[in-house]
Amino acid sequence: MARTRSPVTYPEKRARLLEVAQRLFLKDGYEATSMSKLAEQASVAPNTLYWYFADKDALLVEVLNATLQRGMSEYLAYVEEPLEVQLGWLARVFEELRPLVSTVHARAPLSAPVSVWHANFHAFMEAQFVEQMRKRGISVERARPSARIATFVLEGLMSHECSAEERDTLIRTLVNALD
Amino acid sequence: MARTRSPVTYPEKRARLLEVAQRLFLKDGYEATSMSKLAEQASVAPNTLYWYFADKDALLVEVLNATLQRGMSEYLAYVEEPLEVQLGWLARVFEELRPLVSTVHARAPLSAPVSVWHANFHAFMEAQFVEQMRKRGISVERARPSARIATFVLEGLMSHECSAEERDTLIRTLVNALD
DNA sequence: ACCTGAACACCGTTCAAGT
DNA sequence: ACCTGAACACCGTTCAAGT
Repeated sequence: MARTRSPVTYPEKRARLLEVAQRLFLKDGYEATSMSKLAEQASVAPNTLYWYFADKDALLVEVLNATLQRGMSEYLAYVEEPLEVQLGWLARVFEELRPLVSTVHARAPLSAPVSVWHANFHAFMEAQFVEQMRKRGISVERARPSARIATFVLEGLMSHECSAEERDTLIRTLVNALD
Repeated sequence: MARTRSPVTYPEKRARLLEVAQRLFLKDGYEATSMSKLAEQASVAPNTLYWYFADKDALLVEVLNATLQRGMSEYLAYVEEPLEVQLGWLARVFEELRPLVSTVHARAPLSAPVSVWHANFHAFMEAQFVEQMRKRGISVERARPSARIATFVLEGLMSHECSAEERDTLIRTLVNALD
């Protein structure tokens, strides 16, 4: 049977399933979104998902990548702004990732792909901060611990409920303290 | 039947079950420890646990409280030490809580008791730091954001693998930055 | 190649029944 | 009062069977 003539191609359907997963994971959380519920929302049988994705963690990693990439592509426009503006903007962008932060930490020890993604996320964020501080004349050795602190605080902001003013105050304090 | 003559009293058995839970939760993690496995280790039927604890989250909260309380009682001896020593010591104590940090964040939205415990933990930690900074002559308004940053970094240290030197460098940088 | 119904081994929890 | 065997409604995942 000529499956290439199917009204929906494989990558198209895969993308559609990913969209549904992204929506439900970010809205209800990973744990609260069962594969069955996800399948139902996508109008397929639960096991159909396993034709497109290895397992639920693979789905998680793809959702994380898609969201992060979307955020980072916008982030590049802010590279010339002061560190305070950058951090505030990152915190706001990653706000939508909030429901998945604790999930990543919980799943990382149980899933190699999630663990790799998590390590890469930290390395990437720290590298960004180190680069920004280096540009402002701080040596790499002195910048690295500060970059890790900034990443931890960013992660803290991501994983805890926090008003906009609190967030801005925190970031201002952090930036003042670090330079 | 005179149950009070039972060889093991209710609170004794409850404490024993809690010990088993503490051991398994801290060793294997909350998610990896099923109620059945826990029951097996304690040599009772799985549903017996529900006679002593409302549900699995209640067991988690009790384990958290026991571990935290043990840590904090030791902490009081360090109250006169410099902030750097204090923080380092806290980070080392809470190292054993590492496997449960992400669990607390993951369960908090789904369990009111866990959510309350988490809120109390943050409030308590921040109050400690604010008090320490106040003692060192920093106003409360200026201390609060710094205390929150310190708490976030502490939580970051708790939830991520980190060598002892890295941890000490981080804490030194943080303390230098905040005062 | 793509999709499904049925089944598997688990999970936390409940309930009726025992002592 | 304390404990259990059996059952419930779920979960993520697999497999044989369909087209």
